[in-house]
Amino acid sequence: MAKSVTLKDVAAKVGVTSAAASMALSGHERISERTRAAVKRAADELGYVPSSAGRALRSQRADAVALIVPNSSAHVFGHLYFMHVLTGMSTAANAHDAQVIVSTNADTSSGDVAYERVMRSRTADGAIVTSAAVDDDHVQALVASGLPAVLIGNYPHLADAVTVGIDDVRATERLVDHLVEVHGRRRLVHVTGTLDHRTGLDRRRGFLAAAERHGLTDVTVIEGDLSEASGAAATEQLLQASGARPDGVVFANDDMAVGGLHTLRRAGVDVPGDVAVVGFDDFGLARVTTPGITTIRVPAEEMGRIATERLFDLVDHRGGQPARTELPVELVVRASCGCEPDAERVRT
Amino acid sequence: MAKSVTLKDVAAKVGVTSAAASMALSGHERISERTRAAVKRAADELGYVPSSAGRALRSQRADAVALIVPNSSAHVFGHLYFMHVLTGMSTAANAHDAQVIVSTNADTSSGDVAYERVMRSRTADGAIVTSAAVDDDHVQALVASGLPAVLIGNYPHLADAVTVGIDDVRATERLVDHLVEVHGRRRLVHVTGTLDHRTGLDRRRGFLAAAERHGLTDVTVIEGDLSEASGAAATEQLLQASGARPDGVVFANDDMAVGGLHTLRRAGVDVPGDVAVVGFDDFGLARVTTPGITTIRVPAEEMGRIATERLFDLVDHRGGQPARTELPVELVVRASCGCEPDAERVRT
DNA sequence: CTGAAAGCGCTTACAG
DNA sequence: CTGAAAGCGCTTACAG
Repeated sequence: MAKSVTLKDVAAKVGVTSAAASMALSGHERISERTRAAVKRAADELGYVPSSAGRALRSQRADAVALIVPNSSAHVFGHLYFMHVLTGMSTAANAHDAQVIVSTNADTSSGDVAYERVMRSRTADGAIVTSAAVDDDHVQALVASGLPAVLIGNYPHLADAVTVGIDDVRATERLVDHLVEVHGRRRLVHVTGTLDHRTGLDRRRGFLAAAERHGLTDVTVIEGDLSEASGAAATEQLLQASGARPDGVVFANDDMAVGGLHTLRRAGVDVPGDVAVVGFDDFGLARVTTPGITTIRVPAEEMGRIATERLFDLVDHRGGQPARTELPVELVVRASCGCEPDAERVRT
Repeated sequence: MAKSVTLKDVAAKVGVTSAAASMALSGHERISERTRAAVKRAADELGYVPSSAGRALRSQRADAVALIVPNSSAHVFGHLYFMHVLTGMSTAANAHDAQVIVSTNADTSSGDVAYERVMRSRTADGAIVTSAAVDDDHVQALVASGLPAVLIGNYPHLADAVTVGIDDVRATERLVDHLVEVHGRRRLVHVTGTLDHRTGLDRRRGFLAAAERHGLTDVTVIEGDLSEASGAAATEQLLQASGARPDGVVFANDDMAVGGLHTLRRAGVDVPGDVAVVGFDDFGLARVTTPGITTIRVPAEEMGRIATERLFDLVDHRGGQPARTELPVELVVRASCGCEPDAERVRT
């Protein structure tokens, strides 16, 4: 393997000290235009690229940000979600000439948590934490440690945290409003997300609040875990139940809605004719099913981008930023709620 | 922000030199058991974590691997693909206590390519490059530079490259074989992927080879770009065409198959009754459509994992590894080809 | 104005 | 056997 080119090599080629070469490359005014040009040319010719380790050690800055993926969430939240967040992060990180590190907890067993190591080792200047469980003490510890971190989601119990998220309560209410007001559905079911995550709790709260506001009396809540299988299982349970069949199901995410949709279809239930179905997320699945699933579009990429910008504010000690950034969501209307097929509409 | 704890702090607390503390923590035998224990305790108490920059600079090793995502591919290949690869990489990297860096080209305009910078700056010890275009000179340069790199895909023109991939030709042949032999389809269409990528060329080659082998005479090839929209457009074109309608369409990926499926449905064409549809990838979409899409399952996660293991072989100078690793794929039979619904079967 | 030392944090090769 | 210097590559504060 080719020995890597250092500043010393560049300096030697031009006949200056490496200190001078460093200043020349950074455009320091004390270096003459002539020398500056010579050094830059030599650097180009030799293919010099600064060592990130050398620079990081000297400047006490890694020029990298980390995306922390708690092990629990890998299964719970989908691939598509993380990729959207990662895309947004990359956009912001590129603009700051910073690298993006993806840090997954190796395993739960070792109490040794990815968060802390990444941060304390200064591999990254700061971290984005997403989809952490409500009772995740490590997140709390991270926030308390004062290391730069931005949380994606809603963490009302962490007063000091800088967070970027959406209003899950209000968004879920909008789904219920749509089913009740536009489609006259009144026997609604909610299949929840994981209830150790704030999104799960908030979406349930939104469902119940809207149901009460509309005076719905025939309302059921079934606990799910965000997986397609749990959506199918919950739906199976509904089909078995005695009493009047519900005329609408509000799934806490699209994956479960897909499972529910397929289960209903297999049982010969017409969607949306007999039962309307709505989901949450719109990361990709909801558009491709038949019927397409009416859902809330979560701006995951934008969340990743904005969270990363907030993170750089923290790293660079730019104060005056709001602790909480709440992004608007869109109601995406497709056919599964009873709206016309082929007429996808978006409402902000 | 809390000042970070260095080895010197740990050493001072115990009353030894930082050199001794370093050896104690690495379990060097020249340090007495007593001192070793004392240092470890002190490190724990202070929350010491080694500085990655210090260690990297000294050991000339970043303990990190990079996933290179050429800007062109971000659109072309799906989010799901990259996430699968990333998941596999993380598994392998975690086992080696290495970080994973995701490097996206900021933009094409600057000829300055992500590959080189990441590698030459020693931010990462090696790189995984995936889904590069056939004529991407930078990949060629990277391989030629001798820096550790593993390519995912098939690069027959790069003799020196270490690659991990599947046999796209053979896999596509299996799809055609299935349509012809099991379902008696003979008027087949192929909608290609991007033809500046090897996968696109190979899948087309497989389609044509199988068609010829079966003596099919009514065969059409339409160029696509892997997007759902291009699948829809190609299908639209088929519907407009005069002459006998095809009875089977082999899409080069699932995204296009989804687009095709919806277009056929909207035109009132029965799938699979009138036209059988098959895709390629099985990263998530093919399972949720109605009918489910028969496809080839590409083991993207395993590709990411194995590529990363090969990469560590390279970084650690472990020779004797094959230059090419070819993974088997599965034919996943769903309803879109005419097989029974609800009877998903996998054939290796 | 400019030359070159100091030091970021680490680990190993060397001197004693 | 053990103490402590040297040096990885970089940049800035300091000495001249």
